[in-house]
Amino acid sequence: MAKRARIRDIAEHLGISTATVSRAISGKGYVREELGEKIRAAAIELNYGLPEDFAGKRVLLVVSHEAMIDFERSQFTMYVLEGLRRRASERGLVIDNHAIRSADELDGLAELARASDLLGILFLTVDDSILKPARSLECPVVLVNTDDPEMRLSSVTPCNRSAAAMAARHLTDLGHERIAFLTKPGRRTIQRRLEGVRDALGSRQDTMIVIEAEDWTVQAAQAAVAEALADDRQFTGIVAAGDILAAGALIALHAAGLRVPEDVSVIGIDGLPQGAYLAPALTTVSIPMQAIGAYSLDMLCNTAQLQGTSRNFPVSRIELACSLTKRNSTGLRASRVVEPV
Amino acid sequence: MAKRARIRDIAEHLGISTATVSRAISGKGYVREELGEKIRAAAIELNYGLPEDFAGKRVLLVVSHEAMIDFERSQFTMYVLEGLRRRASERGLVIDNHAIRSADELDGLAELARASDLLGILFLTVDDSILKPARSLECPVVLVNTDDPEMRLSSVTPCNRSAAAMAARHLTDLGHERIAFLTKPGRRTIQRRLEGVRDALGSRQDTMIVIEAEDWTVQAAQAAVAEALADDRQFTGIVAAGDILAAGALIALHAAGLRVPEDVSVIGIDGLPQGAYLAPALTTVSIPMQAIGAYSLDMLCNTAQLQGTSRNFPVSRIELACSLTKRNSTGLRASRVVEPV
DNA sequence: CTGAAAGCGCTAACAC
DNA sequence: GTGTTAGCGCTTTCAG
Repeated sequence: MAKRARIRDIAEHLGISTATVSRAISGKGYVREELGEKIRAAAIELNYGLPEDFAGKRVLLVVSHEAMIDFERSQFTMYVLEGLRRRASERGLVIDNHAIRSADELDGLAELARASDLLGILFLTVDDSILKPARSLECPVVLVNTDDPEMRLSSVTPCNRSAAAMAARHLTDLGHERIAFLTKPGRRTIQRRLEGVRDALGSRQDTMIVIEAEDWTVQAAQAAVAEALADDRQFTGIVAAGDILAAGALIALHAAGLRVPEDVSVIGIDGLPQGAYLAPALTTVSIPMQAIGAYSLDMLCNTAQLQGTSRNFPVSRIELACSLTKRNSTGLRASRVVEPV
Repeated sequence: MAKRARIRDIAEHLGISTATVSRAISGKGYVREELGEKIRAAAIELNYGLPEDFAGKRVLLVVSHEAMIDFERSQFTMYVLEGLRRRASERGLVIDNHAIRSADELDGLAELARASDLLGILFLTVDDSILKPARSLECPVVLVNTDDPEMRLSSVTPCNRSAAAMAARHLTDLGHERIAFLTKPGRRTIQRRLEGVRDALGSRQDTMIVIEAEDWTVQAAQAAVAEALADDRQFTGIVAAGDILAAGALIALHAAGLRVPEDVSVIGIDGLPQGAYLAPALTTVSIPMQAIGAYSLDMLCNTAQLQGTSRNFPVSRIELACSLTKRNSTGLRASRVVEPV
């Protein structure tokens, strides 16, 4: 493990004095703007100024077996992992992977949790059955992309509810009044997205229809939307609970001879990069996936740092904001006039 | 403003060397256990080792006029303030109070926000009308005890939803099946508590009844519960959306000749200290009020620290866990047999 | 285990 | 603006 970067390393790297670097980074005192930029860039590149060092400590990353083998469903997970890994390498932490098939397999964890070089355990996108065993672990624990409804474990998640609200509001701002929520019910995460759509629709939510796919796949979503169209259900905009479902919706609409966005607008949630290559390019609400990974490590470190201290780090839940990625699948409600039923 | 405590101050204070203090605090190297304790105690007492210092900077605390003048409604707010003030003094920050009556009065704030000695602005328990002007402020902003549904402003709140779920689950664990949620609809906070009760009740939520008080006062709650009893609405447990409402429920039940907890159990949410002096002492879900105040200052500092830096602090929402304070107003469902309607 | 002293990383003061 | 240098606060080393 390379030593942590010092202010002097940056100075030598750029052939300038440490004082200048100090000024540039702290923002106090005069530094030429251009030089300051260069210094800050180098500081980031060299991983300067990271918090407490836990270098060499291990972090156990528990993922459900299911989340790893099913690539289509797990792309989201992969991006979270990417952010997690990057932050881990910045902090000099070692990530130990540990895939589990079911809650039973957690038994061995209690022992591992006591290892002295273990910083803590991260549970990534696991389901509720592991909450109970996880709560009784003796080391710091953080849930990533799930939360504990009883708030006995800390967690880092996107703000699913406001992400979905943002998606729905985008459509209503474009004049859409009859909105379909395309989903595959299941995890709490998805339930929160439904709540978000309801929040945004407010009093108009009785005009909302819910289209349920059989599975979290493009094919299932396509089938569900095709069926909704065949049943002549009325909507001019679709909020899909995930980009993958949105992709299915695009296909079904195209097959039915409907144009996107002229006839129907479609917006996804997740912000997977391939959305940009769909036809039309998918408007979506992007979740800061790498940031979620990075933050969960930070939270684990904070918890570990205060553990044993008089003031413990309280159990807390942190939700990160999402942002609208406007592409071409949404537009003003216009052509496809919908009659009230 | 006294200078921040240094390791040397602690050493002199105890008449020992700085090296020993260093070892005791970092936990590396040998220090006599007893001496180590003494050193750590002194460190806390002298406020040693607080994060970055913003000593002397001002924090603008905006509270709604309403929240300050109505003592009964604002006790909660006062405790949050207490935690806020304590942390501010630890960090050497100056809190400037600024009461507003309505969103219009925010106009002047834009100017104040640019003052160079201003660290940022905290909005405490304000209502949604101020969100819009607050979002366009140029300085770091954190909402305390409210959140931004659009997630454009960071916030620190209790986890109202899981707090309410915890309250309801406490009753169901005691065998209660017909539960009344006593509330005064209004702020989003309270809506979340309703959702929490629903979460906990799950499939049984159709047996839940909602009792709405006219106002967030003991009297209004008392009247509402009295009316529910007169209407012969069936319940053996009451989850009150706030301790103040719970106090009203206790009075109404007593007046109707019902015993608590033998006939009806009552649980509050908030954890106001006077709950202990009600008859019977109120079981409640305690919200870490001081911690909320302290954390919001921390979040403001984090945001301020990274502002202007290449990596901005992302907009995030932090929710703190609540805990059950078991007193005497809840018990096993027993005496008061309720027939299905 | 503890203290003295050397060393490290950063900032502040000052010169140009 | 930038480098030199002094100085501060903390940790590490080493002797006892």
